[in-house]
Amino acid sequence: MTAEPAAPQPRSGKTVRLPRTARRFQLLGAAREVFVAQGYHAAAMDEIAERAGVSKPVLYQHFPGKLELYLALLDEQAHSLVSSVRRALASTTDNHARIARSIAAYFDFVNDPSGAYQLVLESDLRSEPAVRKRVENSFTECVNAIAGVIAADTGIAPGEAELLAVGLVGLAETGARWWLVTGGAVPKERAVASMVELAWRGLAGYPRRNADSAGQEPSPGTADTAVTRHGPVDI
Amino acid sequence: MTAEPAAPQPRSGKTVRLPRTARRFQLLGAAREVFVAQGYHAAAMDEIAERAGVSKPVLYQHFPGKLELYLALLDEQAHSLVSSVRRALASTTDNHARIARSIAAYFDFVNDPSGAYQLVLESDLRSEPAVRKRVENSFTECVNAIAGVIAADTGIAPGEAELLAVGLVGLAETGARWWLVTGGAVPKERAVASMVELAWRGLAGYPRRNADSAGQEPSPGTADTAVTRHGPVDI
DNA sequence: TCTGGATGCCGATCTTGACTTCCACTGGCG
DNA sequence: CGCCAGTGGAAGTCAAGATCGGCATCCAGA
Repeated sequence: MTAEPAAPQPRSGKTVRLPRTARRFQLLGAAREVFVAQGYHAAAMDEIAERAGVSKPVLYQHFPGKLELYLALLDEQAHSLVSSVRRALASTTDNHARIARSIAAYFDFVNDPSGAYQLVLESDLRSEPAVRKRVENSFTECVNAIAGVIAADTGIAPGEAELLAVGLVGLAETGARWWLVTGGAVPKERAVASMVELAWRGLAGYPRRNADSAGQEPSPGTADTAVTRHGPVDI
Repeated sequence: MTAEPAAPQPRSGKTVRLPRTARRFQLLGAAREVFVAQGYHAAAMDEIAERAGVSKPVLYQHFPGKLELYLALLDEQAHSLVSSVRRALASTTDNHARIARSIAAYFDFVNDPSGAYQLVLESDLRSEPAVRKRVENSFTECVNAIAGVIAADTGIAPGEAELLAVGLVGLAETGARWWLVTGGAVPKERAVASMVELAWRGLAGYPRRNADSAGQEPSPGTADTAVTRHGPVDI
């Protein structure tokens, strides 16, 4: 999914000639590194070109400008996140597992070694309408996907389901980012399990349209058993 | 809390002379408007000065530079948010009310007509370490405040409580911002109540150290009654 | 193998926009 | 009446996005 430049800088004298497609792919990789490390504004086209081992005009032969280059990367990551969440929801009909896998999807998205999640979740440049539109769209699509499942499987009104989905996405997003900045102080599975527990307890309290016993919570046990009651979360 | 310039532009010929404190206060107000409307990068010192009805050198006599001006506003808002959350937690010992008021605090923070919440929650310029530090600090302080309450009132380990607090903050933050962009399609109280419901159900499942009945959830009713069972949320 | 065209690439430069500062002016105050 | 803090117009400085003309490299066809 993420373009990896063959070598950071083939600085040995001259630049090798590359076919157009390959060069574009490499430029995207270099741009991703710089944008992630510096943010949009601090990133310089000079540095992107240098990182790719080419000169600036080459960059402008592949992309009309800095913004378009950024948007290409943003689209790439936004689609990646949305499709991950959709896959998580479609991978099972067990709603607890759906939540667990969706939250895990956020953690995995954030955990990508390239750090490209920042383009979607921590973008500067929300002042730019095109960027704002894409960020909000990806968020909304995730919300709608989750809200759809909630509304379909419970008697909750669509508007209410949407609100809950927003809360869940916020929980997953923030939890994932927090877990990342702590640098793995707690294992990922543990953090995911906590978020799932928090989320599921909330969802489980609502009545289910198909009245099976899963929606009915027994009185809570001890803290330890409560946290691990559903067992470890598998991807 | 937010400085309101007496008039956007006292464009009547000459600028009135103001005592230093008042001038600074007015400059902060003008700067807040411009930074909120345009973001840090798109904002121009020219426009801030013009908005305040003074010339640029005056601006630089009160603030060393654009960054310091921005940081002053950022501090202002970050402290506002943190103290609101702290106040909400300290205003009662009823944990359900604590959650409700804390979440409401996020909604109120976001709902400020000045839109200054953007400085904390949607700042471009996270690439700047000073900014990142302040944003993360305010987040962490909110998390710690909530985690402290959780850990104190339950048997949950501090690390686990911190994770839950992160989830709650993310839920509140994202919910509030979502509610704002929808432009009041649903009433604020309704949105807050949904977030509270989602959050509380999760928290309520955990055992309470002081075993009073508030932590024990009865079996859920219908969707409508479930949402409003706790009654409307008062500030 | 030779050749003409096309493609890829670069050094150097232009241009813009925004932060910052210099110097003269003005109006109140001792 | 003279001082001076506050003020403004305008210029300085600089970083960074965008571009122009020319050189090098590769490939198809005779």
